Amino acid sequence: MATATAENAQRILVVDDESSISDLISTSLRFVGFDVRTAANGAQALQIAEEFKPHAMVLDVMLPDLNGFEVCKQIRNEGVETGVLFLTAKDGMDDKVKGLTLGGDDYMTKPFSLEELVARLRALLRRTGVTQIDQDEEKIRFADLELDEATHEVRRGGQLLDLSPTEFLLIRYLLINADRVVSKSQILDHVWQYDFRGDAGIVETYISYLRKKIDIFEPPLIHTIRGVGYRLRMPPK
Amino acid sequence: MATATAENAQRILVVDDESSISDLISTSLRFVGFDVRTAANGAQALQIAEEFKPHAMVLDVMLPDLNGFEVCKQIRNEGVETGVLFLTAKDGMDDKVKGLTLGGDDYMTKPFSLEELVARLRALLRRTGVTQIDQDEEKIRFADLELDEATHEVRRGGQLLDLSPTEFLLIRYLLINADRVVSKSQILDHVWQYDFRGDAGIVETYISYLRKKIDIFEPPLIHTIRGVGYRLRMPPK
DNA sequence: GCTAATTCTCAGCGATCTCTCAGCCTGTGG
DNA sequence: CCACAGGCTGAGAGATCGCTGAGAATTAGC
Repeated sequence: MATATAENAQRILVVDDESSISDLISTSLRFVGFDVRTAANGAQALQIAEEFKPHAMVLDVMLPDLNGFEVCKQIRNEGVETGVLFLTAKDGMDDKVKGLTLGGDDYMTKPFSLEELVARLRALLRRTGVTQIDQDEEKIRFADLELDEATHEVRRGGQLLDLSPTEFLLIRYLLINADRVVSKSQILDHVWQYDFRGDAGIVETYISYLRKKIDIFEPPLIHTIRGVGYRLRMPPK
Repeated sequence: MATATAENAQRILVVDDESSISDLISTSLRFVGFDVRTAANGAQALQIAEEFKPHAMVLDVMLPDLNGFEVCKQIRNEGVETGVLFLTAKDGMDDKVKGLTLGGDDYMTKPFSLEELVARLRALLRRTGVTQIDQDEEKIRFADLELDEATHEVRRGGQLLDLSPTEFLLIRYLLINADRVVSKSQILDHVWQYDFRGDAGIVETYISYLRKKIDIFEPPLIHTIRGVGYRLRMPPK
């Protein structure tokens, strides 16, 4: 389920001049199994791309030297086949990005949730056909729970559940980390926008919502580990 | 979903001196399965065409050296049988193009929507008879919805619907992605002209139009996934 | 050039969703 | 058995999202 081992992991190049952002992203990506490098500006990105040959890049449009599009173009000119996920500030600039997303690339506006970043990156890799042997289904399963990325459907025991966007992100995060304990702050970091400054109590609220939707079925799958966090698991027989 | 494999893919030569445009086009065409080369001017186009022998070309009328018509003529003189889709700027010049496109060629004015470009290119290949073994059903179907590429007719339950051009492109895009969620920005990118700089709200408006035309029938097929986008689907079992 | 069709903007209104908060429940350690 | 921290949940205010009608702007057809 967790993606690939180090040697056949997909290579991602993250380019952003704010180190807080690129750290955040690269840590998350490594955590879910990608092989990650970072660059802080366009020149560096070009240099690294040449030998690293990333399968995909996460690329800030606003860079101190070259802009993101230039970087992208030059790297492709060097024959590196790579999908690109552009990052842009909320305001304007959309049109330019828009144009470039057509070929299968994608873009997100800052701030974003890490869960979504990972989801989009995976979708992008799938689209650009760089995926490993398994271009297998876009479904994540655990017990009788099933989440379909393409249709955004979540089912338990075959029965369709009606989830809000945040609920969807949360259950996806839990599913990805099925059987592992995730802390509330991990959840906050991944499911909520990274600059969310609110109370961690909101996680409890949403866990509660989820339980009412998915754990009305037996057996319950969402378990609380007091003082630590939550864990998706089958009850010990 | 992705169409042909590399070796029997149809070959398209894209000729435009603005690299942003030719990048846009070539990436999109590759994405839908064509084998693409690009050229930035007439001389280069001739040179590439000689050995690449494209099944069709996307050809800007305005080139720095030769004009598009010249290029077209010379390539055909060399015995390469190729359909041509001319690109022209909005202003004037239309009639000239019109006259010269009689042989089954086609033309579009910039800016255009990529969905339309692909559709026209396919139609052109079909006309010029270069189509492969052709798994190519000219109709796209979903439930009792049926879209005919050749005649541009859309029917629901056999009944002909009267759609405007944009409505047609939109339902077509939804049909191609039947059952998958497509976001408003994806829709905007594919259905609207590439330089459209307006609000994504227009998508909502057109979805509303479409619903009034196709979802007055039961069951409704166009579903909203709040916070995500739209999806064509049969109501859950 | 005029008319009709089409595209696009905008604003109001529900409906839904997000997030806060307060009070209650539960497990834990003394 | 008590005290307490951590967790659960219902209620509700406010924000957001999506739908739609009306009409202005643009385009196409005659």
